[in-house]
Amino acid sequence: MGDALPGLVFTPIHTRRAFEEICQRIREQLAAGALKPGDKLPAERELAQQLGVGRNALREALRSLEIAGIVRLQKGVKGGAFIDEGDPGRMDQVVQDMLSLGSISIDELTEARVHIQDLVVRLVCARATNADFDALEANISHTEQMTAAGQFLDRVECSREFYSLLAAATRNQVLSMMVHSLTEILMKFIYARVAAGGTPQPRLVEKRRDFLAALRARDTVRATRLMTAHLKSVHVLLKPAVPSTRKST
Amino acid sequence: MGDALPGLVFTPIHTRRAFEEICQRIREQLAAGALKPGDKLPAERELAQQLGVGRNALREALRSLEIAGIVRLQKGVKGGAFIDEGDPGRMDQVVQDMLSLGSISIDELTEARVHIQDLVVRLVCARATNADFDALEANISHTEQMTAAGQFLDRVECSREFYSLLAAATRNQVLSMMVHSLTEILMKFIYARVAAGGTPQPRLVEKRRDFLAALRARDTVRATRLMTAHLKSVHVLLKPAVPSTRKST
DNA sequence: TTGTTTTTAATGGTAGCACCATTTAGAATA
DNA sequence: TATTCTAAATGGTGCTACCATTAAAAACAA
Repeated sequence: MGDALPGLVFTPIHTRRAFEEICQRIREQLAAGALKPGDKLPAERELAQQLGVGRNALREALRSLEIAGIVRLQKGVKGGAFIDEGDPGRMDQVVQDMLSLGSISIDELTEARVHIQDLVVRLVCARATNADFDALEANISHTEQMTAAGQFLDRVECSREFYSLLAAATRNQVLSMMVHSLTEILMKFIYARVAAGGTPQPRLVEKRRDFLAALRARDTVRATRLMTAHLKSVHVLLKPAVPSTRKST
Repeated sequence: MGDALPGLVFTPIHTRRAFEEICQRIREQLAAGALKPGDKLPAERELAQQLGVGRNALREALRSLEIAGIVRLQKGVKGGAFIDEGDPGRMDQVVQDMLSLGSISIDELTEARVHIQDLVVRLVCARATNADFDALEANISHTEQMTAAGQFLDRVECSREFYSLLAAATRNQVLSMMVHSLTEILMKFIYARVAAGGTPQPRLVEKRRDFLAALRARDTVRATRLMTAHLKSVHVLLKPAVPSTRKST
């Protein structure tokens, strides 16, 4: 055979696998509006036949769409694959995976959290309603009870809810999802630390009440300063708890 | 039969499916450090036997892990499932899906983008090196060429790169991922708009040079102001392009 | 008729097999 | 020594069979 022609480059032929093709088609119909939450896809056997693929390939596609929160699979007659409304918690898993794989570090997480939470607080100061404040107040009261009862693990759950309530008050689900993904993963470390008998955050309720007062007064500067200071104090406690997540290959 | 005992509540029995169990185990070993990037899992047939499940179930698990960027599947002898390093682009898909499903709106995306990009700019002002500035400078020059040549679609690609370079200069991959996920999705709309013959952003190169000058001068106030103004001008152009993504059920 | 129980059919969940395409190592060959 | 051929391992896919679950429909009892 002759030598290869110089300068000829071939773009790599990425043999599309069946399940990829299927996922793409579903997503296209979704983006185009042909499919929307609540719709029901044909049964596996039937859809596989329509698409001209085996049930295996179709199931792999449905599985990945289910993980993505796009479809919900229900068993039984009248079951099937229903278009779902998405899973905000999916971003949590993304961040968790990236951390487990060592592609991001705890430091990057905490830094991003401090900054984005600061942004959240500013938006909350501008937008929160009295109902939001009351919800936060109730959460703090609950936290106070847990503290008094010495139930520090439950108190960690209160903190989770606190940040969720705060994020919800931004009225922006994108920001809410993002800050949630950062908070959740760090809360896991805090939970583990507390479960192991670590020293619980002192004066937590007091700090929360100060912070809420600043929110109610729409005092953005004070609120953001309190939040940032609190997060930094939490994060330094967290540092020694980080497992060996080195970023080398 | 007698009546149900009052007050008795049963937690829902979530019949764990085989693939869920498998995914969880892999992730646990990952978080514990027992598995790390580069490691190779046993072959499908063998691993299925070890786990006492069918090859189908195992493949569904591997498939979802592959989508998550955790494993990479290679064909052929010496192939198999290798632990990967994660896919930063996965967050893009999450945001895209949530938008397609109508769980988030374009408005929420643009608002989050403005605020987080503001945060990015502030970090860049504080941390960017001359190498970062030079890379941005080169990108702007390229943008200038594309503008002069009237290749506006290529210019959109330049914009993509511009924001990526900017995000990389924060030295925080978490923020980088997040802002990337927001930018990418809006870039798709911009690309479609330009491809449809829409009016390209006027004075883009000039604005970029102004902005870069502010960055080089570490003038945070001016840089953030320029960026915010630019994004808002882009986003208003974008508004009529949004498809029917209503949030009702 | 009305309420309850049983039956039945549809559907996802899983196992197992066969075969194909790809890929690499190693053997065979020039 | 270099090339070509062969073989084996592995993921990709299709197919069948069977199980567990579910809700509708039918059968039954009051």
